[in-house]
Amino acid sequence: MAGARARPLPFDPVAEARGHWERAGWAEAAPGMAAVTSIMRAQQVLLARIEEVLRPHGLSFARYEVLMLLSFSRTGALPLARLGERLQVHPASVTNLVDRLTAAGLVSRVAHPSDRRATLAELTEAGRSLALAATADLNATVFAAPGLTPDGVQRLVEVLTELRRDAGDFTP
Amino acid sequence: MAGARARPLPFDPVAEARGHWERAGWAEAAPGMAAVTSIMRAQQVLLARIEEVLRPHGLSFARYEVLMLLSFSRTGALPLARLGERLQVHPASVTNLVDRLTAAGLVSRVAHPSDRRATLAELTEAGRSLALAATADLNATVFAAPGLTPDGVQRLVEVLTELRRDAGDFTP
DNA sequence: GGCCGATAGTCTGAAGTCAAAGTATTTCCG
DNA sequence: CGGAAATACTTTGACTTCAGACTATCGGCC
Repeated sequence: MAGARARPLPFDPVAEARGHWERAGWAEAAPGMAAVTSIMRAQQVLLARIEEVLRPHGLSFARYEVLMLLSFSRTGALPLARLGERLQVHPASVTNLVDRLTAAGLVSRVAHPSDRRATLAELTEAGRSLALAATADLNATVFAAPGLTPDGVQRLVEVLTELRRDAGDFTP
Repeated sequence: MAGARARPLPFDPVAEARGHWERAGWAEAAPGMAAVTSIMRAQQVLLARIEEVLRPHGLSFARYEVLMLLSFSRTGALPLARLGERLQVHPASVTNLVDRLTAAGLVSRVAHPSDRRATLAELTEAGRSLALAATADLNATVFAAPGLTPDGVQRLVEVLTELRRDAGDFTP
């Protein structure tokens, strides 16, 4: 899923797109287009950095997210449907993800105690320690220095929280 | 590629993750983690909205981006390698994308006038008018109202431009 | 008790992506 | 000039994702 470009572009593609939008007569949509495009490109750049750090651990970002979600849960186990809701992942993709994590010995399937429709994904010891190691790596290489000032980080989170709330990511 | 969740979560997943990070003793990485996670989730939400608007036009976001890039080029045609660089897409994916767009009659392959290694993707009339129609739709439904105040939009673009520059998306 | 709609998970097929290898062509440089 | 390295694109195979269909189970309601 990560992008493939190695070299930086010699100009800001977002600024260029905004200029095209304005010259095409779509000025009132240009700022929103620039915002959306900025998010898209920033996400690709960050995802590429993250996947690069996780690859030596044998994890993709999606698999890492599953491990972290389980490690923060009270019992280290969650129904597959909960994973899908939290991570914005299709049910069929959850099945596949848990299949792979199970094959890698990081997670095991456990019957739900009271609902025979449901299956729990439960973190193994190997899964828990791999999640810790990968997190230490990510914290050091990406999260501690995301390429912004502390003030910039705060403003970014504030604005994106507003956007996500309005877009229906969560209800306050 | 779009996410699959229909209903909003009853809490902000980014704020929750930040709390987990702080309680785990990773306080210095917590703000960066929150920023990165915010971008990831915002991207998924926006991509889902965009793909929903584009689906009736028979386009994915990636295909739409190709059409727009061609429509803004001087001659309406670009070498495939240019498309890949600009859109952060793997060369093999560009081949696949252009195959599909060609099959849909939106683009045609043309020999490069001077470099016999290269192939140009050239917008057809159908491709140009579809790009215009899809853009009108996107402008009205997503870009004109991305879920932020005008001030928020501006701050977002500013901060993300800084992040992208530092992360190597472009060189000023 | 028994039916009906909702929910949980899986399976299948289509689409898209990436890495690696292969072919053709161009460019650099001795 | 001529060969090595770089570049442009395609092909192949593995992996991931999604939509849609299917089975099993649960819960509410008559």
